[in-house]
Amino acid sequence: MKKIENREQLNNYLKEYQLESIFNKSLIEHLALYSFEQGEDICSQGDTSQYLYLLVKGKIKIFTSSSEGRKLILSFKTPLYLIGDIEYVQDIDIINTVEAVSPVIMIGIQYQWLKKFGSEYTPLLQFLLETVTRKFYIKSNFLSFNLLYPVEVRLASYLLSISFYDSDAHNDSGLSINRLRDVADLIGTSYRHLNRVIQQLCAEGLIERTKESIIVINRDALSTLANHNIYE
Amino acid sequence: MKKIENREQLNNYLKEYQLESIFNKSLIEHLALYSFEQGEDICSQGDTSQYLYLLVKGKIKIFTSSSEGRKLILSFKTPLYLIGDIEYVQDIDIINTVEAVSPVIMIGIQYQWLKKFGSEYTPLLQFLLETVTRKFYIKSNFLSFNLLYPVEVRLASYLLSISFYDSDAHNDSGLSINRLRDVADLIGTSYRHLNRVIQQLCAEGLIERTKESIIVINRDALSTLANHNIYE
DNA sequence: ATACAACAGGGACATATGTCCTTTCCGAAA
DNA sequence: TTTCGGAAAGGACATATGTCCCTGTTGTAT
Repeated sequence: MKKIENREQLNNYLKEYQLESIFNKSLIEHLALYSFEQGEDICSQGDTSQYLYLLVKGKIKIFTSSSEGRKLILSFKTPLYLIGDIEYVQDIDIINTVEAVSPVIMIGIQYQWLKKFGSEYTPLLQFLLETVTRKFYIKSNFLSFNLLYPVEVRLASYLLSISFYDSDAHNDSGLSINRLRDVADLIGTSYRHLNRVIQQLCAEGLIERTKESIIVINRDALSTLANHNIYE
Repeated sequence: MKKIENREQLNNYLKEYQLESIFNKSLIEHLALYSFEQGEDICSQGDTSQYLYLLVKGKIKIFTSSSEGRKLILSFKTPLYLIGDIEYVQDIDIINTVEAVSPVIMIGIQYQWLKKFGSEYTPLLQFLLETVTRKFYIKSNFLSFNLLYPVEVRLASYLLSISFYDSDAHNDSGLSINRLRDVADLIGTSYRHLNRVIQQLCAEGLIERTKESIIVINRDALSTLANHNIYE
């Protein structure tokens, strides 16, 4: 991580994401920009947490690992995204590892300044409350969905979600399709089994596999299989 | 659900749980007590949400159901516990079903009063933020744990958690052991498979099964099997 | 052109788990 | 005491999934 000494750039991000009203003057003075290289960890599970971060540029991957090395990707995120909120309020160690998937820029502020200047500042409290409740809702749906449905349904849902995005902004979706190991970690299965299910969906004519991508052929059937659920 | 017209009883609960400072005068005027019978639904998944509730007496069960009728129990809760917070802030329908496991008493307030008198009241915002972040942390750990570990590990963890409690307050734990169907729903497996795993743990000498309970024999081995994780 | 390493996909086998149905036991009612 | 219904447990079978390892392909270096 590298601190960016560029107050103007920081102010531009505050303006771009309309964050000026969330932080009061005393807080804004302690905001700073930080950059992370692709592949770098922003936070590591189990470490002491000290910063509240706001992702303002790039893409990150959030995941958790079990003591057996089993890895569960919780999500990929792009701006605007808040990191360290739960840890700040609960005063606990970092819950999940956050890794930069591309070069990343964050606005960061140390917890001590939040405690000093922010704990009774209504706009910040409202912003945190709104953000945390939305994350709660999305994450609990994601994890419940993974628990309640077989891999076939989860994969269908995932494929729908990325092809839905791809019709808008080409390949700026949650995950490039040719990193199937990440897809396996995201939907909570082994790489081997993911390939089985992909093969089966190809055999059923719902999707087609090319060298570097998977094409949705029968969107309606896939949607039915996915129970009309879409990964967010 | 039945409204309890007893202002003194309400004030007693506010005092008992030190809630008077969380709600301002205008909010307290709109608080009310409600009672629910055992087995009654307090909220139903998918319904419109209108009330923020605080559980002040009894025990509840929170669960979600899939469209195939698969049921996942998220937790059992006793006082003090907040319901409807995510739905209030996000303005969405009820996420999970909440059912009274025993006769239950709740403090309730309609969202309209919260919006009118509470959305800028710092103590309430702080209380909501603190509560929501704690729930987020506990629930995401619970669901991740269910996803990352096999049933054997999850059952071991569950048995440790209830026997840990039972050494304190007899049978006031999350679940009475002889409703194994609920245990199956809580740890996310079928009733059949749960019985297999119980049988196997008995054969290995870690637990012993009697007519109405399961006794932990080898607590250390169970703890090792559970990866030193305990269901909260 | 060749060699080697890394990556991707699949075979074989095993285990975990779900589904369906049967048997046994227990409690309540007649 | 007998009967019946419900609940609990397990047998049998099938499917879902994980693990391990092998084969083939591709890209890079010599």
